[in-house]
Amino acid sequence: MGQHKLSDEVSLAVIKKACSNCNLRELCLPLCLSREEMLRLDDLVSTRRRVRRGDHLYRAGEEFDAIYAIRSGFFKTGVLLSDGRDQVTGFQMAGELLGLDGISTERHTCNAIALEDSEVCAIPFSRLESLSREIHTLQHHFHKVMSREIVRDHGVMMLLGTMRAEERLAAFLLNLSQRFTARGFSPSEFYLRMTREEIGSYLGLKLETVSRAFSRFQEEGHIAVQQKHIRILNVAGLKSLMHPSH
Amino acid sequence: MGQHKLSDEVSLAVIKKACSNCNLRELCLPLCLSREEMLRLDDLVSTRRRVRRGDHLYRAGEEFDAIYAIRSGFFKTGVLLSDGRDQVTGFQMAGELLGLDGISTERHTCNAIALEDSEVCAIPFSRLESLSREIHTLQHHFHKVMSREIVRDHGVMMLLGTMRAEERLAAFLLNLSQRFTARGFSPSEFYLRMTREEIGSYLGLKLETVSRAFSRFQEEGHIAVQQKHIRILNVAGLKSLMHPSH
DNA sequence: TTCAACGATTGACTTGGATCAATCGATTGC
DNA sequence: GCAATCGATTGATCCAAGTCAATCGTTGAA
Repeated sequence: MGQHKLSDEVSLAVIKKACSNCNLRELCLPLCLSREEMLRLDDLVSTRRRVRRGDHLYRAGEEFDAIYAIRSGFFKTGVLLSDGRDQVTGFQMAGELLGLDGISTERHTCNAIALEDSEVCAIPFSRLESLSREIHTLQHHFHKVMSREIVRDHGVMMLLGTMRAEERLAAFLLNLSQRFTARGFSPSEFYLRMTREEIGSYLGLKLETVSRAFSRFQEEGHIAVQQKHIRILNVAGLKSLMHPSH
Repeated sequence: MGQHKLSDEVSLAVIKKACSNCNLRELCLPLCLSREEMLRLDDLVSTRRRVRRGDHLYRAGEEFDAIYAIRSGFFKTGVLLSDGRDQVTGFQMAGELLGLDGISTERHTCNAIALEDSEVCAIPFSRLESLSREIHTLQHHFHKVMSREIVRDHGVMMLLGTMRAEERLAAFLLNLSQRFTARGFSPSEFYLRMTREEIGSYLGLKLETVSRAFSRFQEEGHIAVQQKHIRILNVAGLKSLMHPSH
């Protein structure tokens, strides 16, 4: 009886670990896979890793052998220039993939740091390649994910190249809101996991400029800010800030 | 005899078209493939397309079904916002791939315009996926190419996010020089195919700023500029401009 | 509970690059 | 060959965001 109970617990743990049982499967790599295909993916995604707030998931220059799916938590990726300048290249949340940049040189080209205690699924890349040679749907979906990353980066280039400070921050907040929504969280109320400085680095602004823009948005009634807690009061207002007529 | 001659000419034309005979194969998709594998790629890359200077290879919103390898010529890609702002997202030269951004949504997300009379090889994407299910090397190399695009975009984000005007232009010139070198052209002397405005859009600057930076570089003896003709006189000098001590 | 460290806010001032404008030089179409 | 058009250069001025600095609020460790 005790034996039975133990084995129940073990299989429960296994089930909990599997992609096929993950509540992020509609956002993550398993998207569009059949039940049977997903079970094969489960084998691949065997190792979980916990990353504490502030710790690196990987560092630029380290050998690349796996990509990571975020199961819970929040990350930032960034590159550091020799002269000390650094640039946050992205913020990633549950259901998103990390490490795609490492494929090109077989070394990670950026740092990935957890902004809160997080858990990731490691996906050994060579095994992902083998499996996607067998499962068309997985192959195609993986290509789409990589391509989406390129499109996302073009969006950031657009933002950095053509937008002014307040437009950038409005775009940033709307993007976060939309991603939280897709994960079943409130579109209008959330905690920022990153500092003003990190937001500024991502948006190509100084932290003071970010802070002033937040204050301005608040004065104008578009949002309510209290430190890292954000409430969006007027989505349309924020959207209009992105396309100023002046 | 006449018959024989004709058939010779036809097969010559076929050979000329093939990847296996393309002098860009060391830069392009066929990289690392065996002789036999390359012959299979030849079947795939059947259609060539000429694109005249100023013409679109594809437009944002069009259906995506193929990626393009540039055989000769020069392209720019860019996105256009509803309010008229547009952003050049890249310049592509012979041996580079175009259209990877379209995979994600099955529609092209940017415009690709030839900056000089060009020729491209169309690679039907679904057939590339089938073939790369069979040829590991092709699959892996294609993943590397996509990943390299992501890394490149992160470099541009770094540039737009942290560099000042003259650093951006210096980085741009050094990048062009390096890519021309890889193609067997002079590292120190080349013609720009794009206008000051297009350079400015790519670098997040106004055309006047680009022009002034060129003039400054010339005054300081780093380069010689005459319209679109550039000679780099002092590579080390340009590099030092990228990491100013101040 | 207190203090130290860190992040955020706000103010005063400076500046790099944008904007507006005039001119010049090169293509290109007639 | 000549005007017309387009791209590049240069100058004068302006402003958005950066810089420097002081203060405040939170958080977390002793």
